[in-house]
Amino acid sequence: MEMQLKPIKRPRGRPQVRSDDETRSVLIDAANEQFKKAGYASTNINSIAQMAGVSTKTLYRLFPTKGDLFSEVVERRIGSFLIGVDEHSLEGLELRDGLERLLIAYGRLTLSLDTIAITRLVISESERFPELATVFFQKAITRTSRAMERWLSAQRDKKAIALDDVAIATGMLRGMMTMEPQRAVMLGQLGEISDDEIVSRARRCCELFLNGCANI
Amino acid sequence: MEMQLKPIKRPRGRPQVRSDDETRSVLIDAANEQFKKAGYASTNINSIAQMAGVSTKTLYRLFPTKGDLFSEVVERRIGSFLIGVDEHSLEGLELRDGLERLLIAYGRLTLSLDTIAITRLVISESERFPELATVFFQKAITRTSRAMERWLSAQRDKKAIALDDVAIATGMLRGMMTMEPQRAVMLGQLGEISDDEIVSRARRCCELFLNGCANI
DNA sequence: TTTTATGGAAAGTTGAAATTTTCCTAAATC
DNA sequence: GATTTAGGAAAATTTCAACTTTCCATAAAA
Repeated sequence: MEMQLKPIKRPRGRPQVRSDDETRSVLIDAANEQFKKAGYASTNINSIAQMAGVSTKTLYRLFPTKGDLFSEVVERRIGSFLIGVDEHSLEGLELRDGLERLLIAYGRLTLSLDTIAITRLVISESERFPELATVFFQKAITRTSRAMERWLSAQRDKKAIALDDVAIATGMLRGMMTMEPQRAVMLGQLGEISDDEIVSRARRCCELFLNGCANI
Repeated sequence: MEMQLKPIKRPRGRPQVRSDDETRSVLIDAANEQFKKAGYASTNINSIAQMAGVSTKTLYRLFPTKGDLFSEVVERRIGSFLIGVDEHSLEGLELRDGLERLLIAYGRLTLSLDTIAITRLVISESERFPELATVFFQKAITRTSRAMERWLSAQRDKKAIALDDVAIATGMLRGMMTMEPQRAVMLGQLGEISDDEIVSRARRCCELFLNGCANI
């Protein structure tokens, strides 16, 4: 067996300071910050380049248009949205405890400033970048929904709960948990939602979802 | 008693074709349509003037900047958001019927294409026009919330339901009813929500809210 | 040394829109 | 008629930001 030495045959001119991929990554980080703060239209390319410590010439070499940069930023962030519970870590739990865990994880994801900022961005630009809206919908919304649905279905199968349409119920559950605080933050009427608030909201939500509030 | 004739003492030059207020109103209607369709940045002043059948000169006389026009458009629309049920029309009803009515009215309001378009607009521009976001929050969101809260509180007082925090429960109820469909429309993943869907969602929502889904 | 390539700094270029101005005609009063 | 005012059409101006280009110092191979 003979190991092939990697050919260090350098090309003629001055070598790159770093790989294009690394530079792209630096740019995406800078762009992410700016877009999140100021939105698409108000962010300008020069400031992104400056923040990344790169010339606009280089930026344009790696991202031909502002729109390309924006898409990459958002898609990368969307890809990282994952609900922070393993499905099998819920397995041993009682109905109530499991649901609470699930809601806490979902709340932490959807109520983080970061997620809210990206969500706002996607909503704002869904006219200009409809494909992004679709990616967001499928990767961020539908995917986490499915995870919750699977768990609820399992509970239904073991007769712990009674639901005729799990998908709709899941949507309702999600709405209960996040709509109001998320929107308040999105509209700048509330700062960050604390973890305590998330936990206590999850608890109430769980209670209401499982038991309702009618005095029978 | 002597009626004062309104002094028709006309000023010197050519009279106005119509009052400035009327012209403003025509402009606002045209602008409303354009902003709703294309958003703030993509809408251009010339096309608004053209659609309103007015010169840009006149437009600028009445609305010094694009931002002023935008604010007036949105504020006027927000003012018209009213939940379509009289509180006393709910009075004679059973718990379940009353809640269902309330939810249907709330659903019709928040799931209309028009409301969704304005909501999206406000979210999109909340960075540039934070005062608008605040007005929206108070006039559109908080005001309809209060109406629902009052009704739920009344039900609690007559021991029909058990809730420790009515405000939070109201927020959850609202989220159940609208978050999911509203967001799908906002992201362009769903067209208009039909009235049948609204009604049936309201029914499910009511059921879940009142009774929960746990098999005790 | 000469050749080739990299990438920063900074000065263009371009295009789209907002905002202003000019010019002009109509409709009133004096 | 002379003077004044309203308001349209359209050209001019301004502004702003995306995108390009130029110029240059630097590093490495040949």
